[in-house]
Amino acid sequence: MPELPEVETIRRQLEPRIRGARIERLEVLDPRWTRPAEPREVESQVSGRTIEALRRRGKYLLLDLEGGTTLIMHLRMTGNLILLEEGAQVVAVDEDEPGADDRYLRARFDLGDGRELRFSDPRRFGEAFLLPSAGVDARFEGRVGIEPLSGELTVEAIEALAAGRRAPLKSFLLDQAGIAGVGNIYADEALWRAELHPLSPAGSMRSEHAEALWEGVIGALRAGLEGGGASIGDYLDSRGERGSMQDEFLVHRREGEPCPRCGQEIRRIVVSGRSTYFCPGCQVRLRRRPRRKGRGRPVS
DNA sequence: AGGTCGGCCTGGCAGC
DNA sequence: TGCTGCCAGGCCGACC
Repeated sequence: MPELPEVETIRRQLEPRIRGARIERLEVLDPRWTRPAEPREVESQVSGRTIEALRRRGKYLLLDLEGGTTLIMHLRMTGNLILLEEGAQVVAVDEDEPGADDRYLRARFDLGDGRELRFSDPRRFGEAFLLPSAGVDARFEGRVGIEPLSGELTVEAIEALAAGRRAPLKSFLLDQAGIAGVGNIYADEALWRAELHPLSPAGSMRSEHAEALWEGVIGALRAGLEGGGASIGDYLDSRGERGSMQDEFLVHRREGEPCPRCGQEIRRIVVSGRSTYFCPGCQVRLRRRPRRKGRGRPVS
């Protein structure tokens, strides 16, 4: 499941290799990929243009093209973006790996120099759409929030986002409009690192909790990046290789195993429809913060 | 208004 | 063995 570390890994690998390349032709093989736009429409706007940059915003990849157009792509659950070098097969990948499998090919960018950039996606949730580059910020406004690794995410920013919110911390972290790029895996990891219970209301955090969460989010994402992303299911980097982060998870998908910190058994619950792994021993459940009126009630 | 939930998809796997 | 049915979850829109 590509989240920020996986998408950023792909971006970092691809950017230096495709910047300046000319897309001879884009071929869209699955009309779902561009829906509701017609594939032809997108093909004609992309074909013949030079790639100026590959950026990332949250879990979106932004392919900036000459002439002020940006092709925005999202891998969703199972998408892969793989660069095939001249005349090459996907190296180091089994034939049945999704990235190497033509069955799942949704779009191909012919770079004209023998190389090909491929978007494949078994589950077809992935998408792409075009925007004038100047309109990208407006499109993301209110939907894609603070970039966690940009320096804009501070303890104060977390406190401001969480203030008054009764939603569980897990839902709070999954909300892309708040902090961008955190998905199910890294939300669990961040909460474990912060020693916070996923069901604690976001607004119940005090400063020390917000600080712990800040460290947890950044620590979990950095660890993911260092591992080259996590390969659960279909994730492959731009070379068609699997990341190693899945072996580094501290709680995610470790139900029944001992907590690496306190030894208690890791449990799985469902929070807003998503599998959530946590340690009941050391992840503290915060109570709803009493509203300050006069002296307030003593907390037991 | 803010939170929750179903739909979109398909592969993989548990269970019969 | 082969089938059924459930699970995975990012994001959006419908709903409460």
